[in-house]
Amino acid sequence: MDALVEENGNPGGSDPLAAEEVGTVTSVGDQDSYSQDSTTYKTYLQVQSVIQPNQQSVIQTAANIQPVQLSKGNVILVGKPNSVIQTASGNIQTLQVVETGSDDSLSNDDDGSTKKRRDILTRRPSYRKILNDLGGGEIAGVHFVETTSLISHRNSSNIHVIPAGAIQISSGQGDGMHTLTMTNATSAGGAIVQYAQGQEGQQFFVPVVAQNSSGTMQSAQQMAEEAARKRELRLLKNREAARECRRKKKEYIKCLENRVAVLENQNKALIDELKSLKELYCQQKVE
DNA sequence: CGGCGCGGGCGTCAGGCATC
DNA sequence: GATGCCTGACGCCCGCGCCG
Repeated sequence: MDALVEENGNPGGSDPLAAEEVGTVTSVGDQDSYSQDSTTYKTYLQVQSVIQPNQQSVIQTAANIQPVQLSKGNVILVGKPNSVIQTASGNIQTLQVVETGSDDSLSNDDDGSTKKRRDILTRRPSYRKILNDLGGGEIAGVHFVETTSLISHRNSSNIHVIPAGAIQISSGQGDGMHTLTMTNATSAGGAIVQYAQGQEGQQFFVPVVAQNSSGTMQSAQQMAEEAARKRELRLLKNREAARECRRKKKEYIKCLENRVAVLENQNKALIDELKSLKELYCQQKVE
């Protein structure tokens, strides 16, 4: 029973994020693609877990969260060998538990590595990293297309900006999708995009080849137009990023609330168990 | 019905951070 | 150092409920 450790003893105070900030010795997922801090959040968000470096810890799933799927080769790193990995359904998966007390990457033998380690432990990963991990790396590209649809509450057109340089315009009804491919759209001197109007009021970008007839000089007006287009593109990206950030933040807060519920239930169960054990002890003492 | 407060969402800016 | 991404902060707008 001592393996069930409440996470509230974090030194960071009442900050709900503090537990994650100190407990970064958990790693689930693709070790090649993510840093330790981000995978900590992945673990937390998928299975409602917190593992602190100096404690035996619990990984516990919430009722409405899918059990974590550990593919071959994934490792959970814990600081103490007797930690408990627990799921709501009672099914305990086979896991590889590795003691990390002597991990070179976490050792603090000099000031530089100490600072680096502290930075790793305390830096809060972005909501994008946290919540993109929810969908798994294999669908990252699809997820990006999904989440970059520019559905404004003031108009109904959809625009999909794809990292490879293609722009997709969807009708929203699934009856056709036009794709405009841009090459080197983001590199200096490459294609320039500008707004255009679709058939049903759709807004989209059209690549425009930079006009420097002899490849030497652009007029001031052209440069100003290019600057304006760049600004529009930057604003568009930032608009979408802000929307995505808000969405992920909301999702993250939901996950935190779920964890509160899980921990409250766990706390209540422990209190009940303690009470019954006390009663049993008192009875035996009287007899 | 109009005014008011509140909550939520959005766009934009600015600054930090990561990557090249 | 340049560039792009992420996110907190700010102001604005809109919808909703409440009150006189």
